[in-house]
Amino acid sequence: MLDTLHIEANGIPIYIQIRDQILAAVAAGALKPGDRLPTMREVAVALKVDLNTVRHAYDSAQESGAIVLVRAQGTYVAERPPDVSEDRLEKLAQSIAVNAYSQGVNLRDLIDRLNQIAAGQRAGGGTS
Amino acid sequence: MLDTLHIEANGIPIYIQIRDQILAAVAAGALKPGDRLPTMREVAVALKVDLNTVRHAYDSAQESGAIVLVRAQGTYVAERPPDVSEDRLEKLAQSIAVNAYSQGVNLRDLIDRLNQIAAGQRAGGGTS
DNA sequence: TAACCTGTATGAGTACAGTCATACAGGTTT
DNA sequence: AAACCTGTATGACTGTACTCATACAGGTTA
Repeated sequence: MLDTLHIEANGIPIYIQIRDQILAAVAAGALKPGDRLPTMREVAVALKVDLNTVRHAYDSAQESGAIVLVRAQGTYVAERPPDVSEDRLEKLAQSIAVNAYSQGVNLRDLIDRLNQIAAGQRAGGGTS
Repeated sequence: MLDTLHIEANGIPIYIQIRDQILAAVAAGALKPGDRLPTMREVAVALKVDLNTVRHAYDSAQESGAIVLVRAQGTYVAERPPDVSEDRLEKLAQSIAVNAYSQGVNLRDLIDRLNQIAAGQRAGGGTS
């Protein structure tokens, strides 16, 4: 795990990058239930970032239920981690729905557009 | 237009609220091409916000091509305003696609979820 | 041209997210 | 119990988004 971690200098917050890599590892099965994650300090040193930044990442990953922080012991992959990608999917979908609504964008129209993008197409025309 | 403008104390930035109401009015046809919008000052006074905040809103609306700011004269609905809702739809869809990709979320899965939400349903099951 | 209307520009103040240095506290191991 | 490992907590710094007060500049109209 430790050796696969990496951060980039794109605009994405460090703690998000770390968290996502953890979640991805869990989702991919590279980390299995009960596995111990590297300590926050190890990650902090390896990535040359602050301990609290790593903590932020771990906290965020814990909120999703994927890992469990145990004081004085370490951090472990949850015994029954939720389907991580499913979880992210749900959150994303919810936020999208809310966002679309608040912008007055019709959800079904949005879905149509997304379908086009997923199909690698671009539709020509405005209907209005 | 002026009398329909309003702002709420939800977390949404004031300039976003104003901009969205302008775009909505244009999209709905309440404001037609060539129509003159209330001056920034009028809006500022009516909503009791700063002139620059209104300017921010107008600027943002102009960027989308819906309106045109004319120095010393006023602000007008563009002669050929883009399909505003279509435009927002497009931007939303693009950002969603990018976002999903960076999170490793499969776009088609996301679309499925959105379809469920649009249908007012909630799917049952964790597969894990 | 002078007064008055428009949008434009500059600088300051506030709030918040992200990151960091440093210190605290709870289990393990000797 | 002492040393050492873990995660936890507190406070400060920085950058950025948002809002505001105030001043500037370009057309219109009397």
